[in-house]
Amino acid sequence: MTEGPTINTIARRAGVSIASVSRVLNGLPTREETVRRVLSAAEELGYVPNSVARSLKNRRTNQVAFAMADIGNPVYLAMVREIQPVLRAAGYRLLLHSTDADVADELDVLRGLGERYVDGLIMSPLRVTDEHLRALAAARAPVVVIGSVPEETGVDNVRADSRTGVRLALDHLYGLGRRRIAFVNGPPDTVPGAARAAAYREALDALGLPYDENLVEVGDFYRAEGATAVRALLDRAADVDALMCANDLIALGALDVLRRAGRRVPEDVAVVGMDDTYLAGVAWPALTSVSLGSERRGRAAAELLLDRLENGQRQARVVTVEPRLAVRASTAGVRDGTDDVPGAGEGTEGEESP
Amino acid sequence: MTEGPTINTIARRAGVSIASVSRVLNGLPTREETVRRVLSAAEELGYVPNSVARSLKNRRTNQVAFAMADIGNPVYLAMVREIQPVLRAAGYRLLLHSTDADVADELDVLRGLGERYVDGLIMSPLRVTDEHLRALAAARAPVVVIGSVPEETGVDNVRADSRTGVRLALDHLYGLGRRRIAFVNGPPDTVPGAARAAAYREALDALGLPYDENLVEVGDFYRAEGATAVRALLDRAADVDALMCANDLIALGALDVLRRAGRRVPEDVAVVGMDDTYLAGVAWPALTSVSLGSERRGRAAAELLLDRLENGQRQARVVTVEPRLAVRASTAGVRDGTDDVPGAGEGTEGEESP
DNA sequence: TTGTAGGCGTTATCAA
DNA sequence: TTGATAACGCCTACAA
Repeated sequence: MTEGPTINTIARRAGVSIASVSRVLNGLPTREETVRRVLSAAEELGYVPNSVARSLKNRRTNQVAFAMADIGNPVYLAMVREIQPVLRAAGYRLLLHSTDADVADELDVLRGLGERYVDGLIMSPLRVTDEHLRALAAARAPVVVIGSVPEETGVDNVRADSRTGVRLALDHLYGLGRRRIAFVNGPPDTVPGAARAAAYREALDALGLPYDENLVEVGDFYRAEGATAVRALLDRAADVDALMCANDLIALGALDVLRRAGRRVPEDVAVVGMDDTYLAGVAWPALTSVSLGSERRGRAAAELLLDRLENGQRQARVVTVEPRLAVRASTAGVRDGTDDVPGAGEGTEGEESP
Repeated sequence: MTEGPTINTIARRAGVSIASVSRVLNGLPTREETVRRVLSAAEELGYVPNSVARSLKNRRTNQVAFAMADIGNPVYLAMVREIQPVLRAAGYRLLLHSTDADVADELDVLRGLGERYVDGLIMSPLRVTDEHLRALAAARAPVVVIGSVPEETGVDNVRADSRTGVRLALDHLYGLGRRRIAFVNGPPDTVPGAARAAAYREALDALGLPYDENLVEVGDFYRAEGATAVRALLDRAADVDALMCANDLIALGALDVLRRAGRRVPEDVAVVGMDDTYLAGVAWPALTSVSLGSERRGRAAAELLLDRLENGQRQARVVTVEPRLAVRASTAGVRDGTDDVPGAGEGTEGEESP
């Protein structure tokens, strides 16, 4: 019992060959009597098939990995929450890699695919280097990338549309009469950082607002860094009446600083976050935020990967998820703070329409 | 190349036997010349060892699973964040199971251990039934339970101390002059629910305060349910001056309701949460919360499991983590709301002292 | 319907 | 130092 029964143990006990055992266990046509004996032997022994042996034979592990920078980031968390049930329903286990956005780590994961410990990989790199592209091209298992990579890379790709997203936010702010709309970004050498910076300029253009570099500050995608950036911004441009933040964490930092500075939100300064994580509904005032569809992107990635795993080779696909604006108190003027609170209260985002 | 090189491919290419290849690859003493030939063949072929075959032979997968109710719950998230790096440093991959606190699912995970797809399991069940205990006793791989199980169960066990935790909170509130301290709990048939309910009574006793059942309300460990419970509580006992909430999510719901009801926090009603998740620093006013050491418990569990995996059989151990009270604006009267904000701003809790 | 035997990719033993 | 060879546990022709 210490060493666990195998089909051999069962075969001996039932007085049949291992082939018969395997057949019965896999539901292949077998004489009734044999079936009974095998099943009861298996039952008595508490037999459980060894998945490693099975994998070696099958050449599939029924495992999928998800690699992201940091599970502590609510955006990735939202993705995991969607990916997990989809995979699970299809009989796959989920393996987690937290890479701290370290390029070497990410490449290791990609190369590790050669070890065949998973059947496929979903990955969401913060930066995409040439090495990434090479490693992706050489990957030994199907990969789905969340975040934009060039079409030629030949991997399935799920994209956000920060361009439209920022546009939605700025239109909204403009509609509220705001004209001095600042932008607080994360590192511009990241994929989202670059995209959002460009999107901001474009949105200003579309609204006929001038680009004022005093209204732009770069920090990092975290609360403390967001706070620092906003502090600098307020010093430089005291007349800002709205802050477009490149993610929700930055926006939280902005709220901290504005509160200390005695600026009312949204009366004096409206604040918009991005990613629409569940932190938006915890902050006070609750944060208006651009949803880039983390949940939908996670689910789409899982579905793309599953499809590829079941149906093999086919053309690489690109899915782009529509952004949406979740308007809450930080821009709406309703100082209630509890609008749009997820029903479960646990960070669960509701289902979204297509 | 499609099918990936194996030691056989290398052996042919290098003109040696597979045994020599294996030896070289595992660093066993081999003639210099052979080493060179094998290594260069491996290099040219881009050889990566197949971990499944290796696992079959070794009887170890270098994988560990963590099973919890819901990765979306910040408490489990905090644990994952600590568990992952510990395992990773020891060369283990992390597999995630989200069971929705479903007993059948949890039992499945325990039985699934027989498939040998992981070397060990860390699990944090919300309820512990007799079936759990049986399944734990019969588990085919080492298990560490986060959450209390009876000593006799014979598994390594990492416990929180809600008793002391609640005591800390009530002492604090009492010290602030609060005498009508209500308690908002989650389901009392869960391990934490039961423990916290008992702890509340005990703490009142110790303070010489009467137990008033009008001051106790039961809901669930979520924000919306917490809100509902607090609403009922205010109706019944308008004179409460403090709320002890059984977790942070409930406390968030409490803040929502108090705000709507026009009660100032902490002036009119002080609020204490539990678990000290990073939501406590996002809420406004920032939430005083009892830390039950999710991070330390996660890390301890990972370390216990690793030790068992490396060193095999030994007596089952019980580790209890000391609670601590993180005082913030929801009780302290400093309406700044940004005290004790994690430096990284990303939910990272600082290192704690022993 | 059933059993024998070979193979999945590694590791490890035992002679040579 | 090296090479055959036998496992690890399962699946599956192929033969009986």
